[in-house]
Order: sequence, then C-alpha cells, then structure tokens
Amino acid sequence: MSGRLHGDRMSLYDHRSIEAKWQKVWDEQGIYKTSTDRTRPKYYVLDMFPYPSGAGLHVGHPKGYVATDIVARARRMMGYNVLRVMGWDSFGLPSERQAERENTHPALITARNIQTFKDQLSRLGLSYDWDRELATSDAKYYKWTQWIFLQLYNAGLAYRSETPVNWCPALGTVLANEEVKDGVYVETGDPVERRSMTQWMFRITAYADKLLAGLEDLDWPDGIKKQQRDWIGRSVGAEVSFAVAGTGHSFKVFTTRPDTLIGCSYAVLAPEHELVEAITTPERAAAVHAYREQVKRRSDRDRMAQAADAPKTGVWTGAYAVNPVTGEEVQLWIADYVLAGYGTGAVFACPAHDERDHAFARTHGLAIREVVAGGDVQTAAYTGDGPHVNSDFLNGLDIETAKKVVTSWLEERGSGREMVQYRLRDWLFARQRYWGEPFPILERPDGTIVTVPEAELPVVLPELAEFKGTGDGRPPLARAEEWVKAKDPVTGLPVQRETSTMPQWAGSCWYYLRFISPDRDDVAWDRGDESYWMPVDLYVGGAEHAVLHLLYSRFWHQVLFDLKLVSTPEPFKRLYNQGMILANSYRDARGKYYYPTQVEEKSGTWFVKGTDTPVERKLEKMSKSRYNVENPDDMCDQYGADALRLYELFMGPLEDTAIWETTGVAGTRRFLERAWRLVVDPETGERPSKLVDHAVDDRPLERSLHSMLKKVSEAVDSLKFNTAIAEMMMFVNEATRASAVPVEAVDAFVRVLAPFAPHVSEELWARLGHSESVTGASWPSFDESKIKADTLTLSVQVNGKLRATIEVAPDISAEDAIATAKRSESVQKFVAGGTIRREIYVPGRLVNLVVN
RNA sequence: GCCCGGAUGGUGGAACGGUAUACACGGAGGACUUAAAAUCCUCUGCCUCACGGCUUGCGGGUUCGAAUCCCGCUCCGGGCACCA
Repeated sequence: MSGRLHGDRMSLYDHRSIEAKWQKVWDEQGIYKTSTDRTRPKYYVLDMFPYPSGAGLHVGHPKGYVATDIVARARRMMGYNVLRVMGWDSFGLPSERQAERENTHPALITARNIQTFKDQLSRLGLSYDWDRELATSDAKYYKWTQWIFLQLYNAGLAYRSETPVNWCPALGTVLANEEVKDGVYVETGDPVERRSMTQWMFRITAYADKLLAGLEDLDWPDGIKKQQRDWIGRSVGAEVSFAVAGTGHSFKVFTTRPDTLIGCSYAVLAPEHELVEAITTPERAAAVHAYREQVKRRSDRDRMAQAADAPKTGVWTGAYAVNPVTGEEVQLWIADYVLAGYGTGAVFACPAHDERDHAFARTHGLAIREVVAGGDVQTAAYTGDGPHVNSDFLNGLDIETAKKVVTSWLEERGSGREMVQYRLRDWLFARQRYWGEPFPILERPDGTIVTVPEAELPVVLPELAEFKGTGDGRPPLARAEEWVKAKDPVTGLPVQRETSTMPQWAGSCWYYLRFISPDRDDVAWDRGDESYWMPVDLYVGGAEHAVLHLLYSRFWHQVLFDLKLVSTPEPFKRLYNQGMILANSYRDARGKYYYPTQVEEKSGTWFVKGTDTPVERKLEKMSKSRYNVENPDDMCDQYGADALRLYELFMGPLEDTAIWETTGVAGTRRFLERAWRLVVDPETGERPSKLVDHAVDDRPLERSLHSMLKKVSEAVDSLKFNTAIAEMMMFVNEATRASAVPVEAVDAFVRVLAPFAPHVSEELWARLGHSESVTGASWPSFDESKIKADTLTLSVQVNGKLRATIEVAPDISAEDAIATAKRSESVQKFVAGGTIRREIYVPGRLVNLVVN
C-alpha cells in the first residue's frame, strides 16, 4: 500500500472501497440504462469509439471520454434523456498482424483487447449504457454494414474499376492513399508500390456538392470545416478541347484560367495519358519512351519528396496542339508535373500567369507571353488581377469578366464549356485483407455481378488458418475455397464470392446509428427511435479524424437520407476536438528509446542513467513504441478514478494539446479530500458540527457558491471544464475557511461535483442523508443576484497606469466615481502639475484620468 | 512552399479591449507534533534597501487604455503536398 495516501487516518477517504462500492451499486441498479421515455428532450452524446489495440488504454484516451461523461451526467440531472454508449472499431490490420505474430485468430486477439479496454474504461466510472455495446467485427453488426453497402450499390454509388492502387508486398494488401505517406505504409513503414487492380469504388464525388453544402449549418470547429472544404476542393473553370495538329486526335484540358488561353505557349499531357503513344512522332519516340519509363520507375516517395520545388522535367512529343482560340500550333509535351488523376490529365500552359508553367518554361526555354498586365512575367509568373493585354477580344477586361467572355466564346464554337472540378476522388473501398467485412457480392463466370439477397445476410467471414494473401495477388479470402463457391440467387448456377474485404472506415461510418437499436436483428435501426435520437448532439474525438472518417460518415449518411432511411441530412450536429496528450520521450543516437526511469539529467543534457550515453529528449505524441505512455491504471490505484478524472480536465482547455505531467494530480486529490471533510469530520467520521441546517449570513460564501454553480452549469455546454473545476476549488476553500456552512450549500455543491467525481460524490450524497443515487438528483439552479458583490473595487488609472483602487457602492454614478477617484492621495500625486484632459469611467471597472 | 493553431511566473494554466498572472503544482516560512506524514495559516513574476520602475515570443500601429484588435517578423506544433 502506498502509505502516503492510504494511511488509516480518517481525514482521507478511501477511494478504493468507495469506487468498488458504488460501481457495484450502479451496475446492480442498471442506473445508466437508456430510458425509453420519449416525453423528455433527448441528448445524444458520443465519443469516437476506439480501435482496441493490444497496447491498451493510455491517459490520452480518457480525456475526451471524461469530458463527454460529465456532459452526459449533467444533462441527465438537467432532465434530458441521454444516450451514452461505447463500442469498438474492431476490424483492422493491426489485429490481423498481431494474430500472425502470435499464431492465433484475430477474433481472439480482438476479444482479448476489447476486454482489456473495457476493464480499463470501467474503472473510470464512465456512465455508458453497456447493454448497447457493439463491435464492428461482430457478424450481428457487420450484417448491417453489408446491408448498407447494398443500399449504396443499388443506388448506383458502388462500382468496380480497374485502378492503380497502393500495393504493399510485405503485407500482401492494398492500402488507401491516406494510409501511405512517402511511399511507405504509415503504420509499419513497409514500402508500397503502384499496381493496377480491379477494385470496389464509391462514387463519393457525386456527393461533393452536398458534402460542401451540408457543412454550412454544422456546429463544428471552423478549422475542420475548412479542411473538409479543401479536401473536396471544388474549383470552377472550363473544359477546353485542343486538336492535335495533323492527326485527327484531340484532347481536353481543364483550366481555372480560360482567360489566359491566348497566352498559351505549349501544352502538356500527363506521361500516362492515353493519347501519348498515338501522337508521338517517330523522331521523338525514343525520348518519349525513355521519359515514360523513368516516370514509371520513380517511386511515389521520390515524386512527392521532390514535388513543387524540384526542377520540372518533361519531353516534347514532336506533336503540336492547336489553340482553339487563336488557331496557333504549340508544342505538345509530356511532363510528370501534370497529374494523370486530376482533371483530364492534360493542361495548356500559360507560363506568364502560372507558377508551375513558368518554372517549366524557364527550364525548357519555352515562350512566356504576357496576357494580364501587372507584373514582370519574364521574372516571375503574375497571378494577380489586371487588365488583359495582347488578348484580342479580351483586351482591357479583368480576369473575372474575361473568363466569362472566353468561356461563352468557346461554348458557341463547341470547343469548350464551363466545368466544375473536384480534388476529391472516388473512394477506393476494398482491401486485400482478412480481418474486415466480406462484400455481399457474387461474380458470375462472365464477370457480371449479382448481389447476395438481403435475407441471406450476413455473409460471414470464413475461418482461415493463414491470413496472408495467396501470393499471386489474390486476397486471403481466396484461400477459403469452399466459401468462395456460391450459388447464383437468380439462376442457381455456380458463382464466386468477392474475396476482398471492406476497409476499416466501413464499420465506423454508421456505428452511431446502430447504437440506437443494437439488438434488433430485423432492421439496422428502428425508424421511430432513429428519428427520436438523431442527430448526434455532441460528438467528441481527436482532430486527426478531421477529414476522412467524418467525410465518409457524412457521405453514407447523406445517401441514407436521400434513400429516406434516416431522418436527418447530417449525422453530427456539434463536433468538438479534444487535444492530444504529449509526453517526453528519450532516444539515443542509434534511435533506441528509453523509459523515463532509465535516464537522468546532468547539467542540462540527458543521459542514460549511470553512463555517458547522451539521449535526445523530445515531446512526442504518447505511444507505446516511444516508451512514453502513462497508464491510467497506476494513477487510478494511487489517486483514485475521481482525482484522475478531474486532473485530466483541470490540466488545461479540452481542445489544447497537453503535455502529460503527473505532479498536478495531487492537487485534484487534495481538493476532493477537502470536499470530503466538508461532509465528514476527520476525527469522528460523522457530519462536522459546522455543517448547519439553517441559513448563514456569509456573503462571500454565498457568492462563491452561486458563482461556482453558474460556471459549472455553463461548462456543460461550453466544455470549459478547467475553469469550472477552479471555481469548485474556490468554493471548497471558502467553505473550509468558514465557521458555519449551510448544509443546503454543500448539498448543491455535491450535485454539481457528481458528474466530475461520481464515486466520491455518491458517497457524500448518501452521507448527507439521501437514499437515492445522486445520478438522478436535480441540477441546482443559481441566483444571479447573489453573485454580485456588495461593494465594487474600482481601479483608478492616470494615463492608463494603475495608481490606486477605491471601494465604492455598486450603483455609484460616473460623476461620483470620478470625484472619489480624484480625492485619492496617490492619484493626486500623479495628477499634480498637469491638467486633466479627459475622464473615463467604465461602470464597475475603472476610472482613467488623462493628464498632461 | 501553402493552410491552420500556439507562444503569459520555476511549472500547467486564468483573464467581456478595462486591477495581467485566478485555480493548481512546485518552493519558502510558520502553527500542530517527541518526531515525521497529513492538515491549517502566511508569502511566492522580475529589478530596486526604498520611492518606484519593468513584464504576456520580437518590432511597429490603432486606442484614454492592448495578452486580447491591425501590420511585419521569430520560434514551436499539426495538416496538405505540383490539383492546372
């Protein structure tokens, strides 16, 4: 037993017995079960559910969970019907890899990890309705993930396509773009290469405009909305046709600057463009071929590393493109700064007004022709506005007008039209992995597709002994030969099951809906309950999900809304991002990490303890691999769940990145002990005599109480828990100092403390004589009039510098305040010798005398 | 390179354009104790013996008054990577 905290003194409460006692009571009474009462207003508060990794929970996880728990508990006390649930995003590659390492089944690994997470979460006293727990890898759950896939498929939003994909040979799987950075898988560092494969795709681009428009009314951080807008990347421009001189071929370009068409001095195709082969002249064939080979060999890593700053490479094809406006023939090049995957994979180049074209033209000695006045285009591209010059019928027009004029000019001649492009691509929705949802899809020998009838869902993931791909590029499920064989539901003939699985996003796209009816086997969710609970009122999680998870979820939800399967157009009304938790990590020159206990500081630098091996000390995101995780279990043991809960939020604002540092937790523990002693006399263990049943004339105490009640009440909405906790501390300090405290005040305090520190509050509530759980108690109201002070302290400034403070009546007039201020000795000292030029009175705040 | 945050005591942080540093940690001193722990009380931004002066990353500006608003930087964290 750590004697410092758990002596047998009665002045300290024993958090272990209290936590065990009340968690048992809550459990037995089913106190956090969701009410079926539909007459009360609802509040759906949701945490981004975790991926149950083998590493278990660390102190960064509970920060958001505690915050939402406070909101949930407080809202219940305020009379809301609260939906508060937790589940597991339990499909995914790490479990599959762990299974391979340990030679067990991913399902067992997953079950074990879930149990660890759940045990750790339970210790914190979070008020989840565990009857609604779900796991995305559970067939009862993914049955409906498959069902939603079918809804999207039937709506024409899922299709198969031959696509270049990120193939990871080490894992034998395809990775999404967002999982690959610098040519390697972000999770493991395994190299990734390009390979062409038939893949399932979602037509998310069809929803680009809806996804943009839907952001308008959401109560989300502006930064997240902006990131989503940028990711969708809507740009309005024109599609313009260029003929290839003397060939009968033509190609289209997309441009946001059709007004600069006349300044076009060459055109560029992506090296992968389908026309390259056909239009390259024999003399240039060797060079073109060599360049295309070079580009193909260049890894994504190199291409990205060199992006933007590197010299732009490319070769001339020997062909000429015909400018549709001027009829002029310009050289047609291929260059890898033009991306095959965006727009039409071809651009016209106007070096004078585009930085990339400018860089390319300078490197390759191509002409730079000014068409918008305002810059020195030979030196640098000019992208600002100005009157058009050298531009025939566009001369004198500004950019906006010129764009319109030239676009309609092109339209009239059938060589162009206005067009909107998105940066957003269709969503690659398939993985060559085992541990994911199978597709409810069958393929006939002729290659056509049949869907598995809804009545036959779920398509259960087959058992396998080996989870790697087949080695010839087919996914692991191809190993389940019997499973792959199926009967055509229409014709009864043999068909084959789709062997890829869905990506991890699938399960997390709609879990908030399943929480509404987790046990229903006949429907994914009950329509009546769905229209009661949706949308999610408050969704809390890390900002790292700013784009992908939140965009994919919104996409599915909007589709479901259009199919009239859900009642709201958007799933998450309010979004709040909790900040990361960082901790110091220590690493030597070879890159080996050390635990904080293995290092020491010597005159400002850090060394491995007892050696002269220097280590680098760095603040990094908490993770097991960096040897810098703090486990909440230890803190729970030593300080109690309540002190830990308070500390997680007292550290600073919820949205801020915070450095984990444990010294401060003693402060929240001491606060709880002080609160305890307001109700329990440390000598007798009984109610202290200073706790009285009648009102007490103690204005500061009363003011502190009501100010605290106000602050905490507001925090339930603003989520500014750090300052709310400070107010509670101030109240307890005030009450500790007071000689008599009305029991009514402590009663109110315990109620607002309860969402923050539920165990100790429950015990105190019982000791105050209540037989029902504080969970169901009413939220105390505050009296604004009691927060006001009897007298005001005005500060008196001379020329903006503080020279005195004066005590005045709260309702003092401006004249009196200024007069009183002038009488002050120290003020007179600074006014002497000058003339008062101006007198400023800010009611209730200050007087400022301007003197010279 | 672009976009988004941030920078306040020894430390985490607080502050409708109006007394900068609430609350907490740490530190110092005191009370209680045989002693220690715990608890309680007092002090704790910097300079100065003091009067007083200085202080919210740096430099300007707006204002009677700026941590807060504007302009120009520096550093740190995060995101995006040639999107025509």
